[in-house]
Amino acid sequence: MPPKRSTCPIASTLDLIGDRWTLLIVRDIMFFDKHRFEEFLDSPEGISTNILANRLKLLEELGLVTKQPYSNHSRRMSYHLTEKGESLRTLLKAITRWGLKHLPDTEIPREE
Amino acid sequence: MPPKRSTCPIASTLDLIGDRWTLLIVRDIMFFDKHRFEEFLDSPEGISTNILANRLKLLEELGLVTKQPYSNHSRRMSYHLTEKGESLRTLLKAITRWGLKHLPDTEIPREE
DNA sequence: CGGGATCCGTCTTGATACTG
DNA sequence: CAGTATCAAGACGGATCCCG
Repeated sequence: MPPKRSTCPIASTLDLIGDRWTLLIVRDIMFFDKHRFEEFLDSPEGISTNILANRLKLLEELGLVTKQPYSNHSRRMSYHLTEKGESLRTLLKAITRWGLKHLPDTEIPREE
Repeated sequence: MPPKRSTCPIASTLDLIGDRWTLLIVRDIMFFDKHRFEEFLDSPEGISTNILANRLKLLEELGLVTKQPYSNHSRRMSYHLTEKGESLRTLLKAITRWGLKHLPDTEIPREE
């Protein structure tokens, strides 16, 4: 919920994704091939269930993520990036590069 | 205050700057040549004084910003980016580009 | 007057327990 | 398994106060 609006692209972007969790979900989908609720919960940062549900809903509403049933007969849900969500890749990479360069104890996590 | 740590550069970076205000201050210094407390307050997003003071202190502690007296005989303070702070320019530009492309009502603000 | 610090009511966040 | 309900703790916004 943006308290105020400005037409600045930085401010507006931060209104949407400028929090501690949203981009981590995008990261999980984009780089770690995670797609289910439980997989997001498993990430080392330890998001809690209500925050995760809330952010997934927001990401859907923003058109960055789609939610589909895993298969016709399962109630398992599967979250994927839309094209608009994919467009955050450049941004995520810029963040990664900055972190790797300026924060001592960071590294590219290995595939599990 | 990072509640948890991980070695992921994205998560660690978001621990530092993943909020609605911090990068807006960096933006004001970097792109709008603002350097004083009152100038930051004037930005259209409307940060409040306690939040601004808090973020400036955090930015100092992170080594992204330095605080100096305006001149020897003035008590006016002047905030500037360190080299590490300047290194966020690429990131800020990536955010700007994403916002301009994907958020309808954004535009590069003109100089005042 | 500029640069904050403090206090307080409100809104948001998050951990945990619980449910279909 | 994928969430929702609950409730405490923290962050925020605004006003006011303070200090040089």
